[in-house]
Amino acid sequence: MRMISETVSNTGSTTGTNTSSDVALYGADSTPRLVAVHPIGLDQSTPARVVLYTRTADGQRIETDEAPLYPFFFVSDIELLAGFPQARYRSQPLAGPNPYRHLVVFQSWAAYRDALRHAERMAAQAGVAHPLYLVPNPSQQYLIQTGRTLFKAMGFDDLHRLQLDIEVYSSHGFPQATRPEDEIILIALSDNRGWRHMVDRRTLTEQEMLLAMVALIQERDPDVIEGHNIFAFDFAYIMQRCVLHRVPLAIGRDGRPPRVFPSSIRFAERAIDFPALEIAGRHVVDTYFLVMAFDVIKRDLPGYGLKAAAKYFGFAGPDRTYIAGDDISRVWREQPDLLVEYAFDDVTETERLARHLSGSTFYLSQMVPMPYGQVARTGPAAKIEALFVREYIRQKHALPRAMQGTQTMGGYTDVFLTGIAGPIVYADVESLYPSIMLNYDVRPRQDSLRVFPELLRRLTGLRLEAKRGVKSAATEEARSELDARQNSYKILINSFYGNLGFSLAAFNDFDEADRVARIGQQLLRRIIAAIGAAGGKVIEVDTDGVLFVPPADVQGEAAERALVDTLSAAMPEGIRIGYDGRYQKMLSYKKKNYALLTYDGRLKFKGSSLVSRSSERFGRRFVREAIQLLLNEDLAALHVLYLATRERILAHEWEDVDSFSKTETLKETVDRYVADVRAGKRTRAAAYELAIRRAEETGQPMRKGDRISFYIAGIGSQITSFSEARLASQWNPEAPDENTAYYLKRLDEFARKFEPFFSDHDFRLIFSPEDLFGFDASPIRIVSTETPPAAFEQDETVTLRRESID
DNA sequence: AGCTGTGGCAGGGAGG
DNA sequence: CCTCCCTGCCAC
Repeated sequence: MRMISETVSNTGSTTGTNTSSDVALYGADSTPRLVAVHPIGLDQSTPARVVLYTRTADGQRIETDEAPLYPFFFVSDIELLAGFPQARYRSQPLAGPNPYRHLVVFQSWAAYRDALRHAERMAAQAGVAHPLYLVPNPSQQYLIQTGRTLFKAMGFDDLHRLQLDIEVYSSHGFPQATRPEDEIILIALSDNRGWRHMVDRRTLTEQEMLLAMVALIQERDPDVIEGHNIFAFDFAYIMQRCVLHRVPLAIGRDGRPPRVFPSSIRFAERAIDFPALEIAGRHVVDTYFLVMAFDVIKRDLPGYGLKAAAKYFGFAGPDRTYIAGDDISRVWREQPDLLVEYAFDDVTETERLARHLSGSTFYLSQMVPMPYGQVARTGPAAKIEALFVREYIRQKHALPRAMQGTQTMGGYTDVFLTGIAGPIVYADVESLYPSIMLNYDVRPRQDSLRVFPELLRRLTGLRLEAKRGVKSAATEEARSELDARQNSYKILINSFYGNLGFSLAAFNDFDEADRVARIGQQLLRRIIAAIGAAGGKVIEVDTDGVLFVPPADVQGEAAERALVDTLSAAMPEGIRIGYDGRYQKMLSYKKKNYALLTYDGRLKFKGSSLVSRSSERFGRRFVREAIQLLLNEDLAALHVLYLATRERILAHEWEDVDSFSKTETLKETVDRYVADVRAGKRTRAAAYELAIRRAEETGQPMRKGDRISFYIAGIGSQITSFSEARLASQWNPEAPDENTAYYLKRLDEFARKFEPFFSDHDFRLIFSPEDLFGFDASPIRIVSTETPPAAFEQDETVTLRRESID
């Protein structure tokens, strides 16, 4: 116990090393080249310790060392530990008005767990809600209390990364780990040092394969294990087969098997459940998540599978072997060498994807007190909170409790003209919400230490520094490292606003989140007014950006830029407007839905009503071509396009089933869907009904986040789609059974998007199969509808200065 | 235990 | 028919 009292009382800190004053870069040089920490003694009464794994500068040796760890939690009332043996813990009162006023520190994990249960029991008896604040991950506890982070003084290439991919033979349908006759046939391994190896079922039993894989991983001793969908598939499958064959999956640096626990991750509106897994001394990175995270920003990936992503990034070699998933078992029987090539290609592409996409995660790990693997699989809120908690512990300050409530305000969106307009300039406020937060003294009410503005300011400074470095970088490697760095700062900076409005964040403040959004709205209104005053015409605005037609005397890019600079100069201190693009023409349809024609003749689409990935491909194509023709004012061709599309539907003239099938994502588990339908909380939906049917027929279970493709069969347009939906894979071009009446109706629904651009009479002429008197486009005019912005009260933003809350 | 937000459009089912 | 409500997808 002496060690604990020393730590808590004598050194004046919970740790000896945590003395940095930089809230972002923290502990910069205390532990260079630390690649992993691993807690030991988790289920024992012995003093808790961590094993530290460091990599020497020559990149070869792993030196391990042990360090003490003092498990801790925060408690709102120390009386909740009354009756718990005082010899088993030390507590320290914390400063400030926040509710979690005591830091309780233990020597062993057993004491920590016993105390946790004790306090929860006491709280339940006393009716105290949320009595504890916990940091759930032991490695994270260590990093927080020591102020250390991983990878300090390391570059991404210093990591030793191993890629893993398994191929599975299936007797029928989707491979199932519980079916003894299904088995692993190949385990492809590679690393970022040019090594690769195939563990092959032709020379080994499945049990021997698993043993060989374990031995190879231990021999190569990587810091990171990477794979595409490695959590949900490869490791999940491997673990089940290890149980079956009684092979210990001893791949930890301590020789022990991984720890598995259910987790989930969110990418924009999509949430995915997966079995997370921690391996002692190593990190697991799923490139599937990296790809999805990338797509949240870019939104133009054709799919999230390894092959689609590798193609998208240009990583697929010219002689890459492709084998369809349901063809693997056949290829294995007939051409096993081909499958070997395929599996090697898989790990090669996985390595490239990881190299390309995990840079910013790597550099985030240098700042955030979290193991690399956790940084890669958790959302931004958890990272922000870890930074705050680290600083509050360092300053021995009480922690706040998440406030209940919700944010109510968001961005301002409006459209002032529907129809065709041009030329178009796009201007946006640079980093709108971060700028507002910095310049209007935004801070969560409970952040008495003012970590929020300090951290935000520091990260912004670091980002600008890195961005400047990108421009002046001498080599491509240096440039790419600095770019990954500035991106990691950007990720954190952009999460600060979301964190204010997040109901589960300890440092949330809904009023402040609303204030940020409200100031953003007013700044945008001010920009709209300024453009109007300068003689420009605003077409559409969304949150932080404005699409407008510049005044007639502003011609050419230089003049447009000068105009935007003038607008920017008139904005309040710290708010800058940037010039972000110019376009020949724009088709404005609805809020958040428009098309832009670039000066090199390409079309850019925005909004789900024009480009939704769930729409049938023939419809998307029809809309795309129709907009192109509309912008060219070629209305005769528009009519011809409508007629031709109609004819193809009538003649079942499809390239393939993907032309008219819909693809939807299962947002919920099938079980949840069934329960909700039974409870009357939702109605039946085609995608889930098919998922149920497919699971029954093939034994292939559908997971939350899976996508399913289907088309509509049956007769007539008056059908319920969930009962007439068929799996796309079941469509037979020799006997096409898709519902022609339904798809003609769908075509007319796509055509109806163009209703606002014509008079009723003209619209019916163009989008109708009847040509009784021949079609003549010449009298038809394209209609634009204007609803100019209302007058705006100037100087409103001034009143939004924060009132003192201290 | 692990989990960022609001605004907006379209489509489908259910029930009047 | 129409409206209401829910879900999915998307912009930012």
